[in-house]
Amino acid sequence: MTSTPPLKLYNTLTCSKQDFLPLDPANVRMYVCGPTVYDFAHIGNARPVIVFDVLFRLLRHIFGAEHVTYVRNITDVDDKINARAAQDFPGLPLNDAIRAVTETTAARFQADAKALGCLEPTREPRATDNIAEMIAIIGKLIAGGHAYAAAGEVLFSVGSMPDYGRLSGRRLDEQQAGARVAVEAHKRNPADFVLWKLSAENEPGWESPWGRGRPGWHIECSAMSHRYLGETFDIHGGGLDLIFPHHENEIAQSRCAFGTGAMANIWMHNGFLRVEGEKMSKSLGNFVTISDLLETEKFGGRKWPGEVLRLAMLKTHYRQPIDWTVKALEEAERTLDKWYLKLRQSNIDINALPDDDLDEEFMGALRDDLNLAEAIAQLYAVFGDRDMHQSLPASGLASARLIGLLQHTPNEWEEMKRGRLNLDTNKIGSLITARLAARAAKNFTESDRIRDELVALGIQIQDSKDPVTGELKTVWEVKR
RNA sequence: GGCCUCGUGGCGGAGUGGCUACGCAGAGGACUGCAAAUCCUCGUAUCCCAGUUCGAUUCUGGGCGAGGCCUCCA
Repeated sequence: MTSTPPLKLYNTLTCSKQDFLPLDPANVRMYVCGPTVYDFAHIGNARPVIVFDVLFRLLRHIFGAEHVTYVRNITDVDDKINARAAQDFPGLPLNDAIRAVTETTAARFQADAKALGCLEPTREPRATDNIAEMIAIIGKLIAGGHAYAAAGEVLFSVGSMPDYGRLSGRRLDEQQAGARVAVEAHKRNPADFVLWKLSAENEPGWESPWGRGRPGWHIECSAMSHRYLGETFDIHGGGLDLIFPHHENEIAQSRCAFGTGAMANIWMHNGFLRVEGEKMSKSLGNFVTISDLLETEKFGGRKWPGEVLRLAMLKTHYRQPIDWTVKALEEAERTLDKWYLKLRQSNIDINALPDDDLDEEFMGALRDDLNLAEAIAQLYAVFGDRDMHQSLPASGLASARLIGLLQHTPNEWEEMKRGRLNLDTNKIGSLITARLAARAAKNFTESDRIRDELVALGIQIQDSKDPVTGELKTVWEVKR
């Protein structure tokens, strides 16, 4: 604790890296926009989940696990959910159908996040459990002259906030010139956005002072962050695309409702993801969900361990665009194979690792706005060092585990790979025995034939010779 | 049209006002019956044009190129 360099984070609000100084070191508070649960999360959705999980882990390390509160919401009220519910469960009453959609997709999302090695957030509130909070904030906004009811909606009045648009670097007058915002007669300003809208009979709704209706998208996050983190908190994160309008509008709502100068001090945004060089979209047919990757053979003709997905995601700086390719996943898996092999040779008990002894250069890179590319390069150095054959430094291993890698034992890792292929270990054993016999008899034609057969089964063998007795030995592993 | 990123070796991807990481792929070697794995060694890059500077890949300006946002899409 003597003179640790500060954590630096890039702040979208100031367009610069700045030292992170929490409002209250005893309770560091972070909010990240979670998924709208109308469909299974795609691999692009996984990026903020993983990136902010790393930040969560880092903050816990720096400030103490019990001093960090991480809130990631689940948006379970949304018109897309309604449409999905009606489409997928036409026989059910709408409320039941909606619940069926949101329960399934939310559970799937949580399972995905776990498979990707992410810790559970401190809180994972649902929008539908926080309607009262939203109504209270809307009431404050109306009372303060920041919102008005018109034509069955309650709208936020952007003109009531002098520096609206600061986060996204937009000015209201330019917005209007852009002409892409629909001008609607009931809006005072074309950029005014919905806080509450009335629901028809066949739409989900909650009673409110303005009639039975449902919240606009942005108000949910203002409500949930306020309830769990307060009027002003430390870090707000999400994808790049949320800067405008979502985060801009959250800021407007929260600051105007509570009369504060800031909703969050630092705004962080992760970059987008492309798939094999192209934008991911359903029309291009390259839309890939997290569960597709984990449990089907849709991407690259095979399943992928969550840890491979995690490493592949972390090898690119979080603010850079990332190209999601089969090649990158294969490379990530090879790297993990090597590290697990090293770990197996080291005889370190991963359950007895100190969590305060970490590689200094690794930590330096992490503290520099989560420079994971450089941090991971440090891990290559740690795991690749020849002299470390027998003594992998515990600090290197603990470093990898800090960012959620190497969460398994080497045996578990190998088992996962074997399980993926449904291998018949007895058959493999007898083939290897037969091959050893052929080699002993110098029948190399036969031994090579057996090796080809094993390769066809996805097995890679490695021959060795006992240095003392000269005895031939063969070990095998799942082919990389 | 407005705003914002970014252009580094064959590929991915960092940092830096002077000597440019790391990984993959590639080359040579050791080992092997031959392989594989492992180990040793090695090569190759900073979009273009100006400017600032003793010196720029790094700073400034312009150009070209790529991507994103401006549509409740992470």
